[in-house]
Amino acid sequence: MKTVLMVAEKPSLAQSIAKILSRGSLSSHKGLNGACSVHEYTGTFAGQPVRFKMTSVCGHVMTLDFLGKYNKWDKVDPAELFSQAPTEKKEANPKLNMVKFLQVEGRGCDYIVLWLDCDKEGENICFEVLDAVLPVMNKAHGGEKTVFRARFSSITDTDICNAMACLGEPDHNEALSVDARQELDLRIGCAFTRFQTKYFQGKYGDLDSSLISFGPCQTPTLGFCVERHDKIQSFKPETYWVLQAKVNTDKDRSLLLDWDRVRVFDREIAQMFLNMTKLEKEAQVEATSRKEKAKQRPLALNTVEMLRVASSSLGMGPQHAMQTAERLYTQGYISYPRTETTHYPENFDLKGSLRQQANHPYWADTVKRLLAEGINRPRKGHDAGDHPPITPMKSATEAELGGDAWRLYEYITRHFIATVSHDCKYLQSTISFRIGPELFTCSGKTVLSPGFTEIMPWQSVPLEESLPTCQRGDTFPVGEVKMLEKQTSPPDYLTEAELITLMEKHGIGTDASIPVHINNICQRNYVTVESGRRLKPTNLGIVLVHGYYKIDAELVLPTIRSAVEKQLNLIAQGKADYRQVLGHTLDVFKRKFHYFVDSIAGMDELMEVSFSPLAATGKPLSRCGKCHRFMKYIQAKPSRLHCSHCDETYTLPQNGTIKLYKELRCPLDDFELVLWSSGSRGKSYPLCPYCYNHPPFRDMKKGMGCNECTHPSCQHSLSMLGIGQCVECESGVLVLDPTSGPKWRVACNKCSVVAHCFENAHRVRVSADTCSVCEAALLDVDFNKAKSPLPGDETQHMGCVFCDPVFQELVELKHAASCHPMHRGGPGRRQGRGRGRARRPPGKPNPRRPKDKMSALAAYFV
DNA sequence: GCAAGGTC
Repeated sequence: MKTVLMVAEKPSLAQSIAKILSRGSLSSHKGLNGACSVHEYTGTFAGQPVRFKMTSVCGHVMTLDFLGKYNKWDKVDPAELFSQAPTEKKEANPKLNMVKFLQVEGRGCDYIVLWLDCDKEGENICFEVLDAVLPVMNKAHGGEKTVFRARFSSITDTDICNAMACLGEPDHNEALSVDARQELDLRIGCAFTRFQTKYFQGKYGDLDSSLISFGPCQTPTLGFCVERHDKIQSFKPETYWVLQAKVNTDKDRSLLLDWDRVRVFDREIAQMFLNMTKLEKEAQVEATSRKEKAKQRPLALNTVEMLRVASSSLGMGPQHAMQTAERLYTQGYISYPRTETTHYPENFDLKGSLRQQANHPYWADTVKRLLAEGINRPRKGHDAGDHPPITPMKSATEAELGGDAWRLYEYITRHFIATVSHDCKYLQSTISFRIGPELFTCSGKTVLSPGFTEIMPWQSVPLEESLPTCQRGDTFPVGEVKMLEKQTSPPDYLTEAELITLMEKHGIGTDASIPVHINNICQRNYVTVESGRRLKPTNLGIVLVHGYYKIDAELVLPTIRSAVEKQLNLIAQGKADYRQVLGHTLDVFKRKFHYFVDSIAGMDELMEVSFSPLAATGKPLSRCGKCHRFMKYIQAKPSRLHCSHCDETYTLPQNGTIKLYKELRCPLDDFELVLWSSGSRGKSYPLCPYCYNHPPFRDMKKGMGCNECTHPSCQHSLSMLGIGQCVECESGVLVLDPTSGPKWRVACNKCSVVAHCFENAHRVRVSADTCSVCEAALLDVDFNKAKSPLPGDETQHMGCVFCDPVFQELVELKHAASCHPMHRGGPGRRQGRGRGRARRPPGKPNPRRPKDKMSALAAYFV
């Protein structure tokens, strides 16, 4: 029997489609990557009985990157990234082993049906799948077609079955347009980002961002926030005047009337109108009207609307809201949360979904009434052909979900119920009055039936006092007419919800990527989230955007994305050649890039105002080995040392504190050592600022401290302080932390393992001798007489931390003796490899090392 | 270390 491989874009879709096509009789198993499942069933295909294997990928299989050597920032001129630097496709998520998985499942299959999402990205993934799978599939005989594309616009029985009945072919042009987008985004984004980052980081010390990034989506996103900031800054309040009239409708009731002219900006004119009206005793009714109006029930919920409400009403950022929604989805509480669609599919079981909520403690009454009286037809929304709108899938309580998950679930459910409720109906009454020559109006709303606002009370029409019944020609006594002086007020910072709307309107990002872009501009320190989730640009964000405006405004305008997309669409429609469009667009941006580089002084002028040059930043910390003057420690990210005399900058490890290390110097370059320490585990090690940036030995890499230095005789080096191989990781060595006393510590120089030992010893030294059993370096430990825990009033002892019985009580490694990795029989120091470099030869596991004991041992360290 | 787009 022949086999048909079918591939969807994500595991959840593979399952739903397989269920539909197999009519529920299928067998499923997990794939080798643990993320994707394979659903098998039998049926007919091309007029013959076949076995179907339905599985999925997880989004893109491949991602685009530069060849490795072009990822070295110091060695590559960013301008090269526009054309010279070659790119390669890499697996998008190596952990998922997607290519291998597809090949295992695809081997020996005869046909393939591609069920990827029906958009350009999906078309592109089709070809990623084919690249992986075609080489291992059975070859077609006699030109028989073996590759098919299913096109569907919703995940419903009819749509899926129709798609299966009229299979087409994947569209190469659409896929190519995505290839072009990927390459453009990569080359343009990386070139600008690297150039800006290197240029400004080399000049300013207080930028407070380790990356000055640029991108066709994130930069316009930031642009929106700064645009609002500029409006606020340039806002000049204007004074205006308003007439306000009161009429008495009853003995002790009065109505406040709004002036039909609303406001005037000239005081004298306002005064003139006031003079003309204030002597009038009576207000005459000119007209009355009563109109029944409706406030529409909401459209079915899509991602972007959910994110807007989450931000504006629930105070949850888009990234957090998406994570919460995804959890609710994987736990079966809501439907798939990434969709653009606001229209329920024809066969959507609205009543069934509603019935699930009929006993919910919060909204049972509303739901039961809707079910009894009949639900309202949802409004016609937009069908993007991706997934149904976001709806609850089962009932859940506050106690069950808790916190933000509950609040989001509650909103989604109330929104769903609202979509099948009736519109809110109210009566709008208006009365217009004439006082002298001037017209005034007053209006009021009365709710006729609350409709959906019952389940969404925050949307309800506010209660207002009802208006008196009257008709044209009636008169009321004027209570008072007064003139109010007011001022126009500036707009406030952009809310996240407004930003999402702007991004959606200008086609910046997608439902899935909008939260990522917003998160990016926060993390890069371009904007901060203020109360009410308003986005306030930082100095850095403002300077960047103003700089682009000055040099080349197109770089920050929202049209930058849409202009490129227009070109890409030509590729997708087969109207333009992929190579030509790519080449042309790259050429345009390459010119822009060179112009930007040449004009960077324009942006720099703005930077100078807000930021301080490296030499003026930070505080003197340690001496430079070249000029022996103090270098300044710049704490702002990325933390580094700067020698203003030599004009050199030395990066330091991030996320920790840096101190001078006893004015000790590196024997290789005379730089003063600094001590890095991390808060959480109390780990610390010395490092030489020069060696950290310029590794002194061939077996060392950039970013290594003295605890990884292979200097044979320096007292701070791994060679002198290393004890033995790490108990957890493969390549690490346990190194004595010479600064850790009196709570002495030994820490791995690669992983997070830390062990505490010899508390209160006043000196611990690593001896040149090694343990005869395990080859670890012996430790020489001195205690004060009063505090010595050693037997028989001894104050000094030398032994192996792993094997010595005296040390067993004093080291948290006390169980280590019989199963320390040193027993594995690897070459030790005797073989001349240097202490701590001892490694187990590959493929020679030690039979004496029981696995469970190793994990028990590991527990002591972490 | 960089983009944006999928998705877990």
